[in-house]
Amino acid sequence: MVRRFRGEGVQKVDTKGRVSIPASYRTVLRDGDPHWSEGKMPEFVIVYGDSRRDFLECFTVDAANEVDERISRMPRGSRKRRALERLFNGQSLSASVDETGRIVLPLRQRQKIDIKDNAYFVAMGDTFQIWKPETYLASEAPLDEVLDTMPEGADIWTLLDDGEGD
Amino acid sequence: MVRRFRGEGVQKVDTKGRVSIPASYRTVLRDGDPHWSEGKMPEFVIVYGDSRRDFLECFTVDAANEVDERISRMPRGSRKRRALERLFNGQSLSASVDETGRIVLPLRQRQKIDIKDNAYFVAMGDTFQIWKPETYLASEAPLDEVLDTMPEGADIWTLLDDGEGD
DNA sequence: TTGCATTCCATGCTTTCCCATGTAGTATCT
DNA sequence: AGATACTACATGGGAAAGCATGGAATGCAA
Repeated sequence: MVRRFRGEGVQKVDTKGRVSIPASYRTVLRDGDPHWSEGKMPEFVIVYGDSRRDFLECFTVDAANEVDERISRMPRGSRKRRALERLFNGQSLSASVDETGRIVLPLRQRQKIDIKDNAYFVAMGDTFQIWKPETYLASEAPLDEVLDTMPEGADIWTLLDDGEGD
Repeated sequence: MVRRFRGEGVQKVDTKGRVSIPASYRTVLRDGDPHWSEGKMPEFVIVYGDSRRDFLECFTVDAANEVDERISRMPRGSRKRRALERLFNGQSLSASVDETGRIVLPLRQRQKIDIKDNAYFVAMGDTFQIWKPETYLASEAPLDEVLDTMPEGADIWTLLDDGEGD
């Protein structure tokens, strides 16, 4: 098991689209980049997808390769495979962290998720996501219901045992 | 069965957020860290959660991996799974014990549970928790009720046999 | 040469690292 | 038994390194 992304928080985005990748994420990116070597900065893959996605999803090189491989095992020419190929190969770009720990988010991608001068980073295990802060908050609201409807003082980890559920 | 955390007590928190991990906890953390090797210090995972949580919950690496795995077996995209992912991946951080047996609690997490210069450590079996001392005392009060309603001189361990109950 | 992107430098702040000290508790010696 | 030496643990302080961020300078292409 490789190291996982953890933590969430806001980062500033400047007028040129530069954003600092949280330092703790950088070590995971480094470990997940087979080409990384002492002194260099890691690369990774950003999937932006179509208009239905309102966040950017970021994969380490290793994680991206794994996805590519799973796609390549699907029936050639099937609709599902083609959809995934378009998303993962077409609607994605690769980024490389610079010496100061930042990447540049191209204007197009910033506009796509409507980011102006703040970006919200959220760890999701073997990937992390970049959101417009307001959008993220809104998207999480439904989850609060899950917690709010739990009995007072109940342990959230009991959710682990619930199996199915919604 | 792995070794379990035992005991509770106060530790000082200095201005930089440094806290000594009780020595007895450290050996459990070490045993629960698959990457640990002679001479290195163990790592572990701190879950801080959202505003509803007023304590920090600490997992050995092994315990954290188990939770991750159970989450990954839940239906992808379900609300419960997403709530857990946000909690366990997003609202957590990994910490590593230094040579003097301490970790650094980042300012954000200290403020979240309103810790100033004392932290209360409580063992909870395969996890342990970090509380603001006053908050912990307050949260304990309800438990005293359980004891108060037991017959005079009753053996507390009879609770073990009660099965369900609340 | 105007607009955009890539490099290079600058800075305030946080975190890490290294070393120092006090205090128990235990072991050792006489 | 009493005194001394050791060791483990909890804690503190200062210096050095790292991080997030901003701005200027340089390269390049339409």
